[in-house]
Amino acid sequence: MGRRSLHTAEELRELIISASTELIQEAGLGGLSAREIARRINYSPGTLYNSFENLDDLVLTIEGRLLDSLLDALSRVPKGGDPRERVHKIADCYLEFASGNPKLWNLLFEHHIPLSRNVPDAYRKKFDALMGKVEDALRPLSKGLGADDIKRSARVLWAGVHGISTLSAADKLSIIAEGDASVLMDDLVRNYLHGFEAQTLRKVG
Amino acid sequence: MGRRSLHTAEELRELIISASTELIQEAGLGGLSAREIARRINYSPGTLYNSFENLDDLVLTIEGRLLDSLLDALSRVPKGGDPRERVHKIADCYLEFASGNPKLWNLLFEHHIPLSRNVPDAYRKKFDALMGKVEDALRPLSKGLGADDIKRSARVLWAGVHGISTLSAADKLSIIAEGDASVLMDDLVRNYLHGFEAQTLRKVG
DNA sequence: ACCTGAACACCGTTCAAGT
DNA sequence: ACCTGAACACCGTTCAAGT
Repeated sequence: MGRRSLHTAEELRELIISASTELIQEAGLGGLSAREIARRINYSPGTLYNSFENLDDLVLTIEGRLLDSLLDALSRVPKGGDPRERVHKIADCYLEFASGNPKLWNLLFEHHIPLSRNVPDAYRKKFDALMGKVEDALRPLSKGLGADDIKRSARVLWAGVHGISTLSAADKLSIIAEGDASVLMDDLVRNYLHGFEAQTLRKVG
Repeated sequence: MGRRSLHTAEELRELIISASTELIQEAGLGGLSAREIARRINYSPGTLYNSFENLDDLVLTIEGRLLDSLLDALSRVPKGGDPRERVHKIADCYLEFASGNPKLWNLLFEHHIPLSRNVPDAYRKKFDALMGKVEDALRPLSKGLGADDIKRSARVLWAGVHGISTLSAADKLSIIAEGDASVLMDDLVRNYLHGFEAQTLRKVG
């Protein structure tokens, strides 16, 4: 056997990524296996290790792309208009994204990297960019609050939105009925913003 | 070899559960394996299958106990006093519980049961009981609101609290710095309750 | 009745050998 | 240089055989 060069290194890398993404979409992280990926792309298992360090490395790559496309989706939420409305839109965008690719989205929280390997810097940067979007949406509502307050509120809202979409996707603790997620999301954002804006007034007055 | 009867069926069951719990606390769900459990309790792997249907069944049992002890902890939050304060206390209790047993707590969300097996009814009941605790805490603040409104808000708060503790435990998207969780939790509950109580006034007025 | 240990069908990862 | 396939050390689960 030996070399075949049916694909360039880049092509092979993409081939692996897309086969893996499909596998995850079908059956979650548990459905992913090096041997099954190899089977689907017609290479031997060992070949994967020319393109990626190991499965964790591959999964981190897929997760990075996922964060990129969420950032992309959030960037498409139109600016201007009622600022309150805009925060709602951003929350909805997140929810749509998460529930549109449930298995893939779950990956971000199911997949734990070994303690030895540290989280790539690129990863953290993507995340800061996402958080920045939320902060931008909050800023128009925050007269008198400092950057810290906005940062904190962005994180709280993010966590809340995340909690709702995670729980609605969870197969066990189905606290949240299927269609309910967007109702709960709306309730969270509305009530939280109420307190957020009141906090504004307290600090200013 | 054959029968040994060093332990009764119940003793063996408990032995398996506690060895498994330790394994999970050490290395998470990924650290759990039938063979390793057997090694630790000095039985052969096959023996586990006399006590449990399979590993999923075992894990669900552990998860059930975990929910029981959270319910227990929540029940110990003193009644009476300032109702707002009490909601904060309940949130703190949840956070303490989750961050006190991070690996074990994560289990609830890492572990997906196969689609074939449906969630045991007991499981759902435990969860309703937990949610009831939150509803009880909200009720004193909810004059004029219906049972539906309280239910919804309990779920939203739960999801928010859950989101914060999950994200603070996540090894990747470390949006939430180590000690920050309780600050964010406080912010969430305070601002959300502000909107919740305003909603009360809107409906009543 | 209870438990073992071999067996079966899987894993991730490495690496000598082949082209 | 690239790829294979065997090898190693693991899995979960089943089940005939033993006491």
